[in-house]
Amino acid sequence: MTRSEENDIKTIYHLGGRGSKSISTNSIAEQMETKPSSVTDMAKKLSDKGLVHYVKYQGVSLSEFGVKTALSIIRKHRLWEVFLVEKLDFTWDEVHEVAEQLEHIKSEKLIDRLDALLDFPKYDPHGDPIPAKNGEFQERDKQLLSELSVGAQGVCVGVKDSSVPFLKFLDKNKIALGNTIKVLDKEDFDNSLRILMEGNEMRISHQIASNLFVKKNS
Amino acid sequence: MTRSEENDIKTIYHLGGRGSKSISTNSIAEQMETKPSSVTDMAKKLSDKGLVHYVKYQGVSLSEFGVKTALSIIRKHRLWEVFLVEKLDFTWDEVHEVAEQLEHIKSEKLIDRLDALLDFPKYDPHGDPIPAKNGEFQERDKQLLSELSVGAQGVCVGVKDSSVPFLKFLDKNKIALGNTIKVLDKEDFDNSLRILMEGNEMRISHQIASNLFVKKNS
DNA sequence: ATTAAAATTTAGACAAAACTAAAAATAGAT
DNA sequence: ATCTATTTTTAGTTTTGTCTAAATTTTAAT
Ligand SMILES: [Mn+2]
Ligand SMILES: [Mn+2]
Ligand SMILES: [Mn+2]
Ligand SMILES: [Mn+2]
Repeated sequence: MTRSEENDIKTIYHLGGRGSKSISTNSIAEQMETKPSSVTDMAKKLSDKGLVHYVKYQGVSLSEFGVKTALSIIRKHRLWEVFLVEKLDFTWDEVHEVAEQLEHIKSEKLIDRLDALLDFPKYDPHGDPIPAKNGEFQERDKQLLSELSVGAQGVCVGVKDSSVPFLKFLDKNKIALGNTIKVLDKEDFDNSLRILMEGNEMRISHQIASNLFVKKNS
Repeated sequence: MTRSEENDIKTIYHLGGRGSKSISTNSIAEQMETKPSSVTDMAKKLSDKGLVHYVKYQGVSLSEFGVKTALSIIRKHRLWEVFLVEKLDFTWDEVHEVAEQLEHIKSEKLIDRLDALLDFPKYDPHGDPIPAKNGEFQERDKQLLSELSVGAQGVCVGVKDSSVPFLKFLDKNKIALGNTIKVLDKEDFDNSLRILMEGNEMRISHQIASNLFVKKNS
């Protein structure tokens, strides 16, 4: 697998292209910042290699083998992200770009040993689950903060938007994964929230609340 | 710099192509397991970019900028090798192949933090010096074991041949860097040596002795 | 100084991964 | 059901990195 092929497979996975769901070449192209015609070329190649199902004009979806491959790349990406944060003191907004490179390093031993060094982490710095060697992983029980009702309590466990600006915004406002949270009040007008974050009262916009995942206390 | 360009620069450095010494396209091709015509193409490109001096039919040598670039790649390669051995329990014969990939990862922060994580190592697992961020490094005072005279004592500090078979041979015979060594006797007939290695007497061939670096006790 | 052998470069080809512009198919609106 | 706008594919081009085969230059031997 070349780097381009791996990136393509990963993109299709992230856009949800498994099982019966097909992804349009256009949306893949948009996500990858490339042209639809390039995606068509790639679709043919990956189809020949048995990684995707491709029907002209109908989009692509991952084969079983394609899903396995995608998960192995995602596993590498997320383990490297954990490594960068835990061992090299990167901030969570700095890791993605470097992990995009590291995820393509070919060595099964390397990634398994890295997994062990990091003590077999279940989640990456953004709260996303890390697939095990066999591809298994369970999505955490979580919901968007914006979906919580007034009075509900929980813990921050992930971000939906993991762009650099959003992550930096969260840092600046002392919002971090693991923080406890309680919804005090909801403003009908703009859907902004008044919350208690680690005991500190603050007000956050709907845009923020709808990009922050929370695990509700049972 | 592309991966190919980086590999080319590194090869020229390892073949000694700096200062007034030019390297032939043929020897570069042989080292890189590619064809001389491909090297010629690359020489032109690298010359245009100011990394090498290239005169048709006269071979190539690194410019000052080329040397700096080569040292930065070698720095990365060797730091990753140390990481693999120290943190991921790779053996010294397993690291080179993976480091060949890792050396091309682009992130200054990554490599500087890795350096710190490893406690600023001076030598890689094969005893080769690791250039500092600014490119400076000093070659260790060392000589081939085969050059020691009878009665001389020292410590193993490096290998000249770092091929997998040689490294595995050394492991099998309990010869490791850091071991103390004393030359007991030299056989005129085949230049084999009788030595004391960490107190154990053993006999080693000239071929082995001429690929093992030793620091002589002063 | 010639000349043969070896080294090196040039010319032309190919594959991978991208692109643009044109053609074809699909989907949506009437 | 037709037509138009949008999506998608095709065809042809570009760049990078590689190759082979032919041409050229250098080197070394006579
Ligand atoms: Mn990421
Ligand atoms: Mn992540
Ligand atoms: Mn190495
Ligand atoms: Mn080494």
